[in-house]
Amino acid sequence: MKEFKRYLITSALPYANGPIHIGHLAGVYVPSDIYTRYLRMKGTDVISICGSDEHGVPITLKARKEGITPQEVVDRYHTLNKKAFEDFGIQFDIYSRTSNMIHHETASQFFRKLYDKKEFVEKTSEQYYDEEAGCFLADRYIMGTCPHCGNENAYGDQCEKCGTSLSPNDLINPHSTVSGSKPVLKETLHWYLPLDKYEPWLKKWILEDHKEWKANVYGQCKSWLDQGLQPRAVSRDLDWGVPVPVEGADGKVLYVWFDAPIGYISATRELTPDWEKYWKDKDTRMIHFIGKDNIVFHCIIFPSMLRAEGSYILPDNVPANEFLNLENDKISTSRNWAVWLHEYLEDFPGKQDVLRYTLCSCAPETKDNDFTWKEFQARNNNELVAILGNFINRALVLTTNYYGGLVPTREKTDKSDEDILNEISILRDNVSSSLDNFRFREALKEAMNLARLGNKYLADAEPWKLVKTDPERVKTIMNIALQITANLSIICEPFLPFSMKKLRGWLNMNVVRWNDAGKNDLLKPGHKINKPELLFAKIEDEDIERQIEKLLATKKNNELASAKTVPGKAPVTFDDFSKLDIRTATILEAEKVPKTTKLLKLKIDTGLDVRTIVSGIAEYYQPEKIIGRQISIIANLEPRKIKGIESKGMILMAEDKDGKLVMVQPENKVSNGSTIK
RNA sequence: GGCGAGAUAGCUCAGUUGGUUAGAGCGCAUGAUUCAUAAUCAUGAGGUCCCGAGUUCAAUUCUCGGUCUCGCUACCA
Repeated sequence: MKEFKRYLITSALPYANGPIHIGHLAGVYVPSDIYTRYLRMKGTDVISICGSDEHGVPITLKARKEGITPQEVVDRYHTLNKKAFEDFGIQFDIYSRTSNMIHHETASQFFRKLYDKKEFVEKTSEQYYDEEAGCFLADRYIMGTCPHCGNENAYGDQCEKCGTSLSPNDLINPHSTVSGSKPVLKETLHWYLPLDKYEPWLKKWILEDHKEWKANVYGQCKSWLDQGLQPRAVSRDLDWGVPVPVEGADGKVLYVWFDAPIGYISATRELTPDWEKYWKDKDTRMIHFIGKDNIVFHCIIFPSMLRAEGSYILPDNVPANEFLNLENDKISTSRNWAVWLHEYLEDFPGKQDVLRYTLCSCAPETKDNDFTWKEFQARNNNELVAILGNFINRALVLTTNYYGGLVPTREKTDKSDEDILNEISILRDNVSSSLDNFRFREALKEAMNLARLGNKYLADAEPWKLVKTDPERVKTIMNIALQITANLSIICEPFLPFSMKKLRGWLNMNVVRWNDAGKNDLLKPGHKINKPELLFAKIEDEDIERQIEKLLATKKNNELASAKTVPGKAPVTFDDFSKLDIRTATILEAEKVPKTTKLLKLKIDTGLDVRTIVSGIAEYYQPEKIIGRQISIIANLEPRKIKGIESKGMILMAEDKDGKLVMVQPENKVSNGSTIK
């Protein structure tokens, strides 16, 4: 592999509309912190960059909902998350934020350079506009009645009641959430990054030159590249974000996906005047730590931007992780299904390393993984306490008892001693090579093997027996046990920094260079060690039960919330009602619409005629089983093309709490075309 | 529906460029031990390597088809 002079580590910028949870940590921040600490210990020139991603529509919506400014929203979460990271021992060289001046400046310059190089394509399109408020409306700013479930508070991009994704013109009675007026379509100009133009070199750069990327990353990139890339809008009509630095672009800001990754650059500029050597020197190795949802941005889009700009280096690897589940269910901020970092730090004070250890052990490196509190407890009690903590305690207590805390001499070693001492450097190399390949679970296991080795060595050598018959031999044994302990304090440092610092305090040791690991004389004879305490404490069942109860309560709340009936609608006149032509009809033919999951194409006899209706019920009804069924339809709904098929009317379905659709049928068979009133 | 990733012991995962008894950690069982936080050490039980077909002397591994999970994407009047 190429030798690099320095490293630039970036960790995905967390979105500042919620707190950090264990999914973020296991996927991104714990691995990136372990990796960075390891490199630092090796004396590598490395900087670790992160910060809050503070732009985008969801933040403006949250602000609106709470009646505060977007800046207040991001201030809250930026402060909370920055502190949580610090308290958790994630050592960023800088934790910046994209609402900073320096970021606005950097992102503007970046845009301007691409603009001047004519890298963008300009396009006008029609977007919804609020004439009263005088601004364009993001899809999220438009609300109306969901055509799917009748929820009157559906957003222009999605109905949160039934989960259906929508576009603003799907909504019945759309209105602007800004002024309440009805939005109108209006032309607007935007700039696009022509990703299609970069496709050939992206193909070579990723598919040929980076075959070493993880399978999930490589596969996802290949999937995108094979499907063909489309130009992507880099600007949008919004007032929260980095203004487009072009004349006449008032009311337009950079799209958040464009401005966020530039945040890595601005943060580096904020950190050091020397930032360019990290971003523009070919001898710098840039690594992006992200979750799988971010793969396309960091592997395809951001590199295209950097390449278009021309003076920047590209990421050398993007070790994206999959997702972490919690107690067999997807982590979800909106459903409050998560273990929040700031709450963990309160509930388990001083136990940062336990969570770091557990999350590294169950990091979703190759596939989604599950975090359970039982496993958390087991990892702590059976591994940290029983294997690592116990060995260290044995070694230190024996040293205190036998030698008053002075490291004994090692005069004569036998074969088993030599084997053990050799094994230390082998394990160090194993940990190194696992970390070099972003295999964090494996690295941690190898590090723990050193503690296992120590336990076995003591069990085999039995100094507590020999002390009565051969005290000279015991000195050698304890010297070696202490060398293992000292090595542990280095090799485990990237994973368990809080505990290892404590340990080095007891050992009176201040070396933390990676290359010192493997040495067999880290503690010299006569060196004084301090009285040790316990490194890890058992976690009791009550502590775990409390956490599980907390989650059960969340689950219960969520069930209650979803069990609520859809709120009633505003009254309508009888006249309005009678405009609807609701009738019975019989299904004559049914077939699945090709290349869809939910759609059935139905031929039905309405009594008036025989017509085609396309309906999204394929998940609940098999076509051959519904032929001959009598159903109810709205016969005079405006026809609409779905997947190229003209659908004339709509089948009435009852939707259950869980979203399941059930046909509304007459109790007894009636003639087709009977009106329903 | 299209694409990608995954499926191996009770749990979390390695691994096999196709080769004889498929590995580790945790859990479990038995024994040893008592320096240590009832910790440790040894031994053992436990596997249709998702299913089916094909290629091959030989398939958990390669090919094709299918099932399930996750993600991206299309779609729901």
